[in-house]
Amino acid sequence: MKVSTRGDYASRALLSLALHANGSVPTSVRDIAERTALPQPYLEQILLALKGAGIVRSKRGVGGGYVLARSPSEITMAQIVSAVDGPIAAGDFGEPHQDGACDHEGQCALLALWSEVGELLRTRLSSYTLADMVLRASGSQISAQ
Amino acid sequence: MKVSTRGDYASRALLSLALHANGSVPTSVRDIAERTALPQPYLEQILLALKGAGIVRSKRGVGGGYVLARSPSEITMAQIVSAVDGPIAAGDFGEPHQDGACDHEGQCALLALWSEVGELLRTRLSSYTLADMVLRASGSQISAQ
DNA sequence: TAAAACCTGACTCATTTGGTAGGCTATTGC
DNA sequence: GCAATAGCCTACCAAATGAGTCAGGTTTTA
Repeated sequence: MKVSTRGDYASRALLSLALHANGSVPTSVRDIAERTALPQPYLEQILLALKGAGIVRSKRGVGGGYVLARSPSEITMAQIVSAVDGPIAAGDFGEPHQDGACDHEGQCALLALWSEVGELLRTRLSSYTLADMVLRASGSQISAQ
Repeated sequence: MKVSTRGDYASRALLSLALHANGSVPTSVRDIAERTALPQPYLEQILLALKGAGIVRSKRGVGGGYVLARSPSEITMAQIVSAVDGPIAAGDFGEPHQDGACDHEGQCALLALWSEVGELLRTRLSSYTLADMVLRASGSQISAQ
């Protein structure tokens, strides 16, 4: 699957939004970039992708910015990563062909393995929500919205 | 980590060696390429990397070729993949800094997550050996050449 | 001694990654 | 209604990676 910087940056940005959650008052890209020390124009693209995936909502104009579209406990790390880095998988060979034979020896067994590993990744990343990360990040303090 | 074609090809080649194990009679690259339908010159590089990692041994000259360096039950999928695709990790940001604080909010928590996921991958891929794959491969279908 | 096999390194060609630049459009405060 | 703010969109770019190919060694051994 390979989490690229996009996946990491997206997580950092959303985590920042969750940490400073303030009702439905949007946070500007500039503020997020400042708090996370990420390059602003790049972050803009990433937030756009997150918006496309329905993870975040935006408001334009003065006083605009981004807000989480759902509560942090309803946003999984898997959703974040796959929104910006594409589907979570171990590699991108096709699916194991079930119907009968493989083209070549052992191929099917390996495809099944890669597929299984991808599933494992997906499951694990789905088991963590943004809320969990907020807890981890702030240690003991709970900053719910 | 992203298993590239190299990881898949390396596995296919070694699986082929394991399936046609014949004492210590080496198999030539050409034969392996033929059986697995992989591009021969590319496969040559991959086998070289596997040799460098000590997974395979080679014999030169007429009648030369490659042999597994150990029994299939002592070769894990993690060893194969990391030999040709580099260390198994979820992404390549640094290690989580333990000693006190992160540079920016939440960063540490995320680094810890990526690291944990990488560990999960490594563990799972280490739990399968070539011998397991041989079983899987010959269990599901006829291994014709 | 020459064929079979391994080894080395450079080269290509396409795609992805990690950005930057710049203009457009919607919203709001005055 | 005008300008400032702030998101939106398109393009571009350089470097790295991925997936191979190719040419030319060197070593071994029948």
